[in-house]
Amino acid sequence: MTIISNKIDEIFLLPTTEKALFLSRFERVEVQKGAVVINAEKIERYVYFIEKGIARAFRETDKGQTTIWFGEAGGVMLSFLSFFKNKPGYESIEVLEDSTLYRISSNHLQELYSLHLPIANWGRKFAEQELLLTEQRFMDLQFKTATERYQDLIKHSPSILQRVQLGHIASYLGITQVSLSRIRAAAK
Amino acid sequence: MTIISNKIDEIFLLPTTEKALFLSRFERVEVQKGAVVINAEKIERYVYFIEKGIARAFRETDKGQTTIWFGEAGGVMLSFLSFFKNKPGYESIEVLEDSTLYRISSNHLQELYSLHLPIANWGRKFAEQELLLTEQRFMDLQFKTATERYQDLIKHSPSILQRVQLGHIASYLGITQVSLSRIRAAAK
DNA sequence: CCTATTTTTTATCATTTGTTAAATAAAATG
DNA sequence: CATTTTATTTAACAAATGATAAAAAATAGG
Repeated sequence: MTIISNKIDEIFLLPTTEKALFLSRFERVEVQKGAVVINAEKIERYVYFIEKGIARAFRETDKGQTTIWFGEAGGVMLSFLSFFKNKPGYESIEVLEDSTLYRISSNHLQELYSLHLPIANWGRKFAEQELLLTEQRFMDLQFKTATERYQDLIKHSPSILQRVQLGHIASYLGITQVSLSRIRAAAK
Repeated sequence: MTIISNKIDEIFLLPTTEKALFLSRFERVEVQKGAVVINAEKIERYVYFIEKGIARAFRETDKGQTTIWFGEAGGVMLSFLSFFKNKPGYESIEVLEDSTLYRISSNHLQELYSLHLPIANWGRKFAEQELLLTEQRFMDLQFKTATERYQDLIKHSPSILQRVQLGHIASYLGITQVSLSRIRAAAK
């Protein structure tokens, strides 16, 4: 559980008591490659932290699936819409390898938020951090070319490139697989 | 200050004491059309709430400015990067009409967050809400055509269309002004 | 009300990306 | 190891958007 514990500290450092309380609400889950942990059709009742493995969020479209997020160890898997608003989310999330996750239920987390100031601030920091990441994604899509986005991915997440098939990467970058092949061919 | 008071309630309902404390930290600011309230070069020390008027966030690019956000009465103007991380933000924000704003300093707000549980949860809710909006923006850019994004804007924010010039709208939609003109011509 | 300036539209051509289909390469299965 | 399936690349054409320039329309200022 070290990786997840570190991830929690990284978001916002909790006093010992609250940290222990927080961790006590987690539950370990082992899932096999291909398991769909979060389902776009449902209101999800858990937030998952990745201890080991790799995950991929995607939306179903008329032309198959589009990947919108990749997560590795230390990443947090959740549907914002489900967790924040109790609505079915946009996306499903599956693991691409056998993975170890720790999960906490929305109910537990909401209760902790409402009773403990440090944990409320942890939740605030978590949302702020995710907001900055989402803003960054938005800016990249708006201001960078597909080629630049691909080069950024090589630079900042080389392990994803190695572990995930290119069709998923293409849709993550907002282009078709054919287009990604062209970009890769041009880069040689 | 009614509009802003309502906006605060809408994000998360505070007990009377905390609400009064929160409001007491605000300061009224009148700004003239064209004033740049938030500057991309600087670390901004205030969060602004719009009581009256209209605002536009933009980034400077090689080819002029690109609009990334519009705000009307009830909207909140801030640089996420400045407010969350104490770094210069991506964007500048200017008002497009003479406007009435209320502002609270980052320092005051951080202090309230660290001392008062309801206000910490208000801040969490605020970040969560902004996160959902940003995620929506991202999804729209990824999954919808420029034409659909334009039609959504007509439907959901007709007042912006009336009050803001089309060049700004085009860059907000992620297309050139020429391209927006084509979309408008095709819709006739 | 007229003129200068700004904004918006239209036209033309170039570039990028999408679509479809086929070929090649890689991976999985018996 | 051979065969089947899946993933990736390549090719040819279509569609959408960008770039540039010029025309038309709208707005602001004297």
